[in-house]
Amino acid sequence: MKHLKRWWSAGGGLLHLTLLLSLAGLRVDLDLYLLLPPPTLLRDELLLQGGPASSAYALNRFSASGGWGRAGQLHPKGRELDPAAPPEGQLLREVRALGVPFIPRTRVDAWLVHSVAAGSADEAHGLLGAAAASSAGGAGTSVDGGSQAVQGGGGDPRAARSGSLDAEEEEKAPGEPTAQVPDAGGCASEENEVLREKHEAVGHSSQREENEERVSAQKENSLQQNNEDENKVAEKPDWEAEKNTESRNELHLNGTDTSFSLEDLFQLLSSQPENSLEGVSLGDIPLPGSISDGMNSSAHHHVNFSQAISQDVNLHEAILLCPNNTLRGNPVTRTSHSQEPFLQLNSHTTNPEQTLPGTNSTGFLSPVDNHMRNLTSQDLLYDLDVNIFDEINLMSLGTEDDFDPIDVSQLFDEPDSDSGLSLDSSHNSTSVTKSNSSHVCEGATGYCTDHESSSHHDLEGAVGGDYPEPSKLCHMDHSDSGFHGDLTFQHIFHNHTYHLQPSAPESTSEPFSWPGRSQKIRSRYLEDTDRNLSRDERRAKALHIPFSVDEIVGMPVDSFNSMLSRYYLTDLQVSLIRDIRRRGKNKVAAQNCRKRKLDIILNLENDVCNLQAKKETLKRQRAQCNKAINIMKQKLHDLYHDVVSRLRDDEGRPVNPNHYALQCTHDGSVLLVPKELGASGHKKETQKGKRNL
DNA sequence: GTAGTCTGTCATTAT
DNA sequence: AAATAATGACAGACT
Repeated sequence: MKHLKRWWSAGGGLLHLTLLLSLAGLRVDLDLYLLLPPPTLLRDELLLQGGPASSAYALNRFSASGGWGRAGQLHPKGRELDPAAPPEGQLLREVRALGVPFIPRTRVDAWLVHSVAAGSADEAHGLLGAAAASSAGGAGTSVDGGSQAVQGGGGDPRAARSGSLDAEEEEKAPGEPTAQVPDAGGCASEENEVLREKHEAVGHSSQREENEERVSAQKENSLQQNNEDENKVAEKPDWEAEKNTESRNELHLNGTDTSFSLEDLFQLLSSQPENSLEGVSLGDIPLPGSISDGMNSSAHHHVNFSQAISQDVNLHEAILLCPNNTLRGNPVTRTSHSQEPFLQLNSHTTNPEQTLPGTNSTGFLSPVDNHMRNLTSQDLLYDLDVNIFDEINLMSLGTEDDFDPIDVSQLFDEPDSDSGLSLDSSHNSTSVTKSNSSHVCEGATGYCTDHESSSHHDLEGAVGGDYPEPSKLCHMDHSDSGFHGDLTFQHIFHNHTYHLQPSAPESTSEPFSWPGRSQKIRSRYLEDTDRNLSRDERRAKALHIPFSVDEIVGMPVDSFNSMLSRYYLTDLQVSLIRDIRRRGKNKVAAQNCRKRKLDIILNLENDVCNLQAKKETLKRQRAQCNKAINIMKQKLHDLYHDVVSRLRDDEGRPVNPNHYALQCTHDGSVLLVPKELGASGHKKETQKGKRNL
């Protein structure tokens, strides 16, 4: 606290931010302390005062001991941990003994402390960028150059990172000392020269083994001096401070392969002149001049956390403590060295002394921390997204008894599961993924001020599957792994976008939503839907014809012609529309034709049945008539014989019916005539018969 | 595998 | 003459 008081008295400020992150249903509260440096306090002065810089030394030692890293493990950058580092418990005690105002409990905290307290902003950015580029299997996004590449206006990100220090570091062989001498405020003094010489002598790879023990002893001595008398810190060999820089590098490179999440935060909070904090108006809060220089160039700056971190990151509390200074933008005096925020990330517990349950005697290394180290040993965690989410969730869940990191990892491994980041992670999740730092960059360069909305729209456009060009989103160097970062960005962005803002056409076209269904099932459904579409419908969809097939086929010819003339349609579209209309009408006509044909057939069949029935009826009637006729004939025959048998000829004999027949005349008289006479004698016999009758 | 049915489409003719 | 309807013929999918 002594350092903090000095810091405070020097005009520094303390920015306390409490972040609430909702990740896959898991809530993570982060208390973030940003120690804002006083305007006149330069980095080297801080180093000499034994402030955060000296504490960073211990932190470096701690990291080198494998406290939060993996002892002996080669960082992607190829650097090895210091094998001579003291035990982690001892190192932690040293850290605490140094009076570090904020006790790191996680690797992320350690990274913040080391990177911010001991180095300038440029250095920190460079280190961050280098580590980011090398970490996560190339998934990192170089945060460094946030004030350089970004200011370049978003050209080639690789070209924009020319000013970054990580590029230089990458060119150096593993183990080669990074002779980064503070260059701000005329600090390149003779002492620095001596320091550099000592540093090179100590840190050079060829001599490193020989000097290792001596360096370690000197470190211990310096540490003891710090503990004994803080005023003697200034007498501490300068090369140790420089060594701190180197160790800081190693800390970052070796111990924190998942520190990317805070890199963006760091950049966001410390280096972006145009940044804005959503919900935190720095312009409304008095800040030291240096802070205003470091963070903002105008009186009103809003760090847009929604862009930088996540939509789910609710900045529900932001308290800026500052003694007397007011925020004044001064772009001219803004230097990278004026940006030395001191950050601490705690897992919801604001009390640094309050340790996690189950912590050991040091109060730092809990089983959860050990488990975290085990997790970081997995290659899987080199992935940025998984890394940061795991990191945060593990930190947050470390206090819970039923905490199961594997389950947490599975949450993010599950492709269909929502990581909890809202879609607006488009403006967000910078703290989570490096790719999102693009927004920070935009905000830093001032693009975000006026184009924030447009950028927002671009991101929203990605909701529909059209991802904006990476160059539009990120004007920042993504280092060698920029492509991977883009992919990561798209992945996350897509997921969240999809979850939060389903595209309207899809939502309206689909009969139901897909809240719990997987993308695979959904895509299968869409494929089936497309498969169910007719050929013309698919063609119309392919040519983006703004009419439905039903409309094209069903509308009257006048409306159809007016439609073709009213809309600007290509020849191909017009041809397809006409073909669709022709085929559609022909299809209907064919259907009607077949239906009509079928109806005709059915009617003919009915007619056949009816005619057959009528035929049968007529047959029956005919039979009945014939039968009646026969009956009448029989009766007539009987009557004839009866009449003839009663007739007598002239001699009085019975008339033979076979030889005579009866004939009726016109006047109604009946004649008996012989049959042989036939018709010739018909009249004569009739008259004779009359006479006879 | 085959036959029958359904459907869409094309070509042609009729309206 | 153009648009449409009607219809025979054909082919593919399906039963």
